[in-house]
Amino acid sequence: MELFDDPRLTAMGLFAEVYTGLADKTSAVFAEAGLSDVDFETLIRLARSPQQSLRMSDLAAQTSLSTSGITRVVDRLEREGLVTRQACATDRRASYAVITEAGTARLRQVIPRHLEEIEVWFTGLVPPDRLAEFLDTLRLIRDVVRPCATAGVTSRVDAARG
Amino acid sequence: MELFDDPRLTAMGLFAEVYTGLADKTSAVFAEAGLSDVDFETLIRLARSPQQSLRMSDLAAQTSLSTSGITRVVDRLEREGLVTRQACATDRRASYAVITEAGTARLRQVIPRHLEEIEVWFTGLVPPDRLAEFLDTLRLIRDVVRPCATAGVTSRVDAARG
DNA sequence: TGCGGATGATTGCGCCAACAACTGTCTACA
DNA sequence: TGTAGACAGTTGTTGGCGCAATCATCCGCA
Repeated sequence: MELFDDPRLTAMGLFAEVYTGLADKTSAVFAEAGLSDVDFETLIRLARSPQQSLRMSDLAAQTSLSTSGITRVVDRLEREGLVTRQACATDRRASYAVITEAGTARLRQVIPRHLEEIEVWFTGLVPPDRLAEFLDTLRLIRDVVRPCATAGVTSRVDAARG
Repeated sequence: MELFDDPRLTAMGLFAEVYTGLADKTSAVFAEAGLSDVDFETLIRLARSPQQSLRMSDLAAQTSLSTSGITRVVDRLEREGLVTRQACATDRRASYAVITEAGTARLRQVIPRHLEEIEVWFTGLVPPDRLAEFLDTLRLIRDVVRPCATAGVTSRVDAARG
């Protein structure tokens, strides 16, 4: 059946296979450090944000988890001391998740191994010029499929300024 | 913190964002037809296999779901009449999942819309020559991270011979 | 100032998938 | 031929996540 072997279908399937294959490798590294994929993504997004913190809903938007999902992720991470909740001074509905020292320490512990895995299974496999073009193509698609991937990037003082 | 902005990290993050962004688009199409992502992947893998069937464990290997996961997926699909279980003549432990007429009909119903989405959000965004190179790169990685993606591709008669 | 709708976060509920334990079957080897 | 261990598939249990409902708060507008 031709329809079932359409090149677009196989392209999409290939994409999925590669991504899930890579994710399997990296999540094994996270698991060694007692983190899930979601935990890691949450922590690193906090670490890279101004004041090492994000509003819960911005975290949700960035991770494409639901807000209820984020509530629970932060619950878990808070229980482990990797993250703290902080009330928002200007909006009493909102709260910030802030990564703690223990959180950044956990990241520093796990990232070197994570980078090794990425190198072995992804970036190191592809010649540099092709890798650059590959990433350009990814960015091209990203800008279309995920226009709001940068939710909450303005710092908290900027946001307070309005 | 330099470590948190390593280019390999951002490359991996970009990959993840693009994949999940695309998956969101396509799973909406599946949902309209009453299928989950997993349902669709299962059905199309069966449709493309010899005799439109695969052993449960081969299905598990191809989809990187656990065998118990496959059991339940096939349970659901069987309940909807899209798949049937068939005993294996040569190994009474094994059973085959076989896609039904209704199953292929469902695929034929959903694939055109699915292809449109892939075109709009992925293949249509990238100039043809760059797309070709992009896919080459994906294949390069795939062959390394997923060496056994072809579990069970030998047909049932071949398997019986061997 | 006061009110209605919008928004941020949390919680109850249900579904889905992994892990581990289990049953039945196969196979290698004595 | 008989047995031990491997293997295919299913089921009980557990934990994660999304959806919808809920509560508190904010904001636009009269």
